[in-house]
Amino acid sequence: MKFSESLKKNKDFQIVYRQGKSYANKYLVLYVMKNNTGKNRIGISVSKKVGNSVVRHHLTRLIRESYRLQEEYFQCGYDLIVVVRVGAKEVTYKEMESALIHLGKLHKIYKRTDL
RNA sequence: UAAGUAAGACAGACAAUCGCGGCUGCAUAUGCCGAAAGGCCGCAGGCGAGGAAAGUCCGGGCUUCACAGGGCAGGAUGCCGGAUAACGUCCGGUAGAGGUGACUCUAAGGAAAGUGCAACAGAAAUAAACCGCAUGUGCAUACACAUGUAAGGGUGGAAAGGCAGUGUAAGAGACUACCGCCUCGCUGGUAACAGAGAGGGCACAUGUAAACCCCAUCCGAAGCAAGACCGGAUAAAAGCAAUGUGGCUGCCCGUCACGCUUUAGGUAGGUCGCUUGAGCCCGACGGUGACGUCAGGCCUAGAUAGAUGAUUGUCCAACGACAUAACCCGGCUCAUCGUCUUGCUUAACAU
Repeated sequence: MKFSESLKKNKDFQIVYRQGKSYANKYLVLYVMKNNTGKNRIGISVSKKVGNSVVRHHLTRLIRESYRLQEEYFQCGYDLIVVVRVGAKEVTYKEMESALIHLGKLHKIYKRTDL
């Protein structure tokens, strides 16, 4: 991804959970925190409660794909964590994408204007 | 054709666009890092999850640790023979059970080594006389008592071999035939076992070993987060320098920061382990078969927070189940939308 890296360390996740702001909708929870690097780092978390390995992988791919296609509209310099809620188990790509954009707007880091 | 039975194959297909992870090649002219080699980035090509990748239930390889030899404890397995690296797996048999049949199922050693348990019912549960049958006595059918008796009744999962006859007061392996059981050798078979025969007259007498237990065989422990190598930081030792070096600052004062090298040690991190293997495909030969031998061909994911997805179009049996490699193999078990192929069985019809 052009402007982004993935969030890897458990330590980083803990910091964002503790210090970041969060908004949620039916399918997702989004934690956001400034990281002062000029790049975004995104982490995706899917609990075992949501489903088995196949389901969880599929959901992370949907989120990563949504984020990739919308990447240029997100402001840089943030750590993002997307947590998938149990309700998102059988969601389609379109629904996932709109859920992500909705949360981006709530955090005021999604700045596409032509929609 | 239908129903069944056994074995096997596939696991939506194709195209376009965007995207991801290794590999190979090209570029390193430009951008970033580096002393350089090169790496990142870039371009092109090719490769990229499953039949169960799952559960982690067995077995093995591999790694580290332990280990003179023996025993106990503990665990696993349990008809016989074979296959295999090994197995609790597989193959072929035997015995028993089920099915008209193809075929399927079986935790299938020992209950005369010992201990334990057997509810309720029933007279009695490892030990026998409740009813009954018969004889005797009470004058005497009824009735009562005594004795004999396990054929019949009833209870139970199980009641002292079964069934028929002889016999008897009534009965009883008391005796006899057949069957079963036990013992003995014989024949066939590597064996489990089978067959025919002789003898015993039937016990220590039921069941339970997925109760303890006995017998035979096998088992050292932990696991790739195994383990090997490189290695900032921090603390340690030795040597060297001890009025030293650097910044503010060109010099002095002042002030701030810091010893240097080597050796072990091994944290963060990195590299290897990591995919060429009891490998896959095809053929020949040996074997009833599991499988083995030989010849030819092939290289087929290797991530490290973890790569296969999205959109659109066409087609179908029409919205496609279950389910994601994580060191690697051999199995087992459980989950699963469906589609197809082959052998065999039964029934009906036709010839």
